[in-house]
Amino acid sequence: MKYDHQSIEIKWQRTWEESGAFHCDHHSDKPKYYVLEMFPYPSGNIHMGHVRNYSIGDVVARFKRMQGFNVLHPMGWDAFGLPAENAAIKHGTHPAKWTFSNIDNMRTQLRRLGYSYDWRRELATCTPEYYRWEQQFFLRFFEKGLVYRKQAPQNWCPKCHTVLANEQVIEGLCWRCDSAVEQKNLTQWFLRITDYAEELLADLDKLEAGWPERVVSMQRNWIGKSIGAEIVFPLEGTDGSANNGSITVFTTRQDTVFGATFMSLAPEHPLVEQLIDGKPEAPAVRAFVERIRNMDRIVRQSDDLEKEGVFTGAYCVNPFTGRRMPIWVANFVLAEYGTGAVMAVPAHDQRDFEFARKYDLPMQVVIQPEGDALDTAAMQAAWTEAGLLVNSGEFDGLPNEAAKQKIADSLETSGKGRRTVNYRLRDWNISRQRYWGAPIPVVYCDACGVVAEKDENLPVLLPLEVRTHEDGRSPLPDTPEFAECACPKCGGKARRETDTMDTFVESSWYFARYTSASKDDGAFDPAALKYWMPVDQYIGGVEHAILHLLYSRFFVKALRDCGYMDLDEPFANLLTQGMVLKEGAKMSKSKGNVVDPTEMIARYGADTVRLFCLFAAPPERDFDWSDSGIEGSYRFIGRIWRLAEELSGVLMPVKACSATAADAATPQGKDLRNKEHATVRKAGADISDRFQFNTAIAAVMELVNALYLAKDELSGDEGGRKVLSSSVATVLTLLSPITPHIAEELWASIGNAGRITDEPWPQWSEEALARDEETIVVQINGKLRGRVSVPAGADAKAIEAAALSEPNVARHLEDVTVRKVVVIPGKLVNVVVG
RNA sequence: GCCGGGGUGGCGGAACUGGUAUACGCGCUGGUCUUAGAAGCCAGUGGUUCACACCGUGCGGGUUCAAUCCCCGCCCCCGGCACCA
Repeated sequence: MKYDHQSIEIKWQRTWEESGAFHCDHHSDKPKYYVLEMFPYPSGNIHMGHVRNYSIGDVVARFKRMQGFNVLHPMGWDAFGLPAENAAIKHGTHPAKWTFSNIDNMRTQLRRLGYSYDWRRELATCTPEYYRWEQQFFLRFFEKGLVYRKQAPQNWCPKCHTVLANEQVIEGLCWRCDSAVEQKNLTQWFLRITDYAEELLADLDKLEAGWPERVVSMQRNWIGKSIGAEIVFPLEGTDGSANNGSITVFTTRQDTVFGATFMSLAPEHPLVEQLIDGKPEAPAVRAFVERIRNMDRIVRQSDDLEKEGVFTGAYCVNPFTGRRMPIWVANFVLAEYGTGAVMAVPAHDQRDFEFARKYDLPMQVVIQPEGDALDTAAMQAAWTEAGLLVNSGEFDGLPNEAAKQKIADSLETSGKGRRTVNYRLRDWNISRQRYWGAPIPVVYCDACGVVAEKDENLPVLLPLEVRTHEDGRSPLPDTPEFAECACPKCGGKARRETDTMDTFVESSWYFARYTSASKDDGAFDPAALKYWMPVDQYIGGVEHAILHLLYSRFFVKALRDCGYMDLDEPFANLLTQGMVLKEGAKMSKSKGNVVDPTEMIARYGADTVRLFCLFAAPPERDFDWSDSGIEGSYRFIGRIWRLAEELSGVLMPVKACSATAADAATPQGKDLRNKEHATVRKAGADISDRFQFNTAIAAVMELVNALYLAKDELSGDEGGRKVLSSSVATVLTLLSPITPHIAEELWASIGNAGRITDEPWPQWSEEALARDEETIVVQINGKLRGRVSVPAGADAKAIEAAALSEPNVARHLEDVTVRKVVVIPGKLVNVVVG
């Protein structure tokens, strides 16, 4: 019979569906295992990246089920977001309609791949049943001060017509559309992720065991912790007295404070205007500040921008040396980092060094490398390495690391400053000036000000009847039925917040909602949440290393502190899969190198597509789609099909690894059974320990090759047939998580009663792996010269004797002196000659 | 500059704890089957060489009986962070 993948696959998909084969709940005696793949944005069609991601997840889910775990494996839709609005504008449809029709289409495509989801838990984040809980979280955050309003310059994407969080700006460009991001001053809602900076950083240590190192390191970089001190520099008054306010700086190098010879302020520093007031320098400073502020953000932040500054005419005083320090405004000082002011230590900081050379500012060496003497006149660059303190009063002679502590102590006892920690991480701006998102449950009342909605008024429904704007502007402010409302506090006339939430908010908690997706009187069922969380294995693209994965970690901690869950981290283990490329490049419509999964499934079937995605490369690595490669996978499936067909009169309905030593009486039978058990061992280890599906599949291919070579010899007698049947059963069982449809079909055609999906993972046995003879490699001076076969477990002496008498070895040993013989039983002999 | 990952046949990739380098697949070559082809099945396939043998895991050293693997010094590629004080 011909291998008709289409009808076979649809048949089994229907069978699994109708019997609820992959339904699960939290009332179970089995150990739980929660495997999750990052849910897709419903763009309309699945692409190969999804297929790879979800195929990896499905193997893990099915494998763990076979190993006896109670597996939660859900799927849903990250359904709010810009493309829906853009498509709606373009095609004159409604974002909701567009989204739900895409979801229907993609759900069909995923079902056609045979993934073992519990579809009862499916969720779409754009439904009120989902986002109402998000609005509830917002209210709890509001009560706790975890969400607040702030006016500040924000990242504005002119094309998307909305602001972006810092994490969503990649090298100055919008993460979504690559437009250059502009700065815009707006009042926005922020989540206090910085309150959790330390915990987010510290808990990365716990994740090191289960997360890829590079993701952990990317998050560490992003959080960007710097340990240092704040130091207060008093301003010098017009009369020279130090009583006219002060400038606070942040530094990690308080050990160099005696070398601070001038002060650098960011152009945006709030003190600038006060310092120059009435001074002759004022016009020049104002012109400089204006020029810098108007610079393009990307140009301004580029590393080869020349250091420039202007003197303010004002001075402050070094609190340790009493030195009078001119205050400059400098283009390289960032207003948004630290305090926006830098104590300049030109002798020990490269930027300050260049700045001082350019403007002829004084330098003072305060750290001397051991056995050397720095001379400011001769220095070509700042000395930024370790050394001993000089010109630093009571701290002279201390190694600079020790001096950091001593000076920090001194700051604190003298009140000149304090130890402090600075983070690069900024609070998360969650306001978006777009329509297709979750409404922020807040109103603005003339009488009461900013008022949070009441719990009982949730959900604040996103109105579906709106008139969209051609330019992408949100229609919500122009929708009176939505924007005009009653104040929850005084009942008076009020205006609703018309910004919606960043869609990364929805994806920050969906994994927890799956544990009780249909619950309608609360966000989570506590028992289900406690049972299933955390996610044991999370799988997705590395492009979310910071964005989604950092937000989700923060959200879990915030929800924990609001009493929703008792959990510190959402994802115990993370697998970041590589991209699917074509001709070395990312697939894209503009390049015309897109491989359509639907087409591939139509031609080869879901099993072949799944198999190839897993076989082509280990999951972490990028892989290049190859047309001849998928042909190879299709050929392998055909090879199994033909094997079963050819042996149809021979094979018996038996379980994997069921042939006994007595069945395998002949040398061929013994070898095959041995190979069978070795394959089970290797495939199991490759999948469970390392997610190396490619080598697991390679091992099964070897077993199939061995079956082809042994089948004619073995089909002659009862024992041989039993060995063949057992090995075929093993092939099908091991492949069932990878190519489940053909595995089910052949399993049934051999006459087995149940489904292979419900089979346990086979057990290999030591006895079957044991060999009578083993091959020992013989080397002379580390070079391979021959092999000998010895009885299994032979002792070193016997192995050595056999090795030395091997003809080729013996030939090489003529006329040389044997100095030493290294024998590794079971492996090799190395004869050292000289 | 700092942090992380990587460099193995014509190609994708194996090699577990230092012990047969190149498993498995692709491609290629030959055989078989066929009137012929396709498909299938079988065999071969790192380089030099008739062979013996020699060379071979980015480069140069080192440790070891033995190094793709460990150590030292470099080169190149990919990703992240970066005038961050």
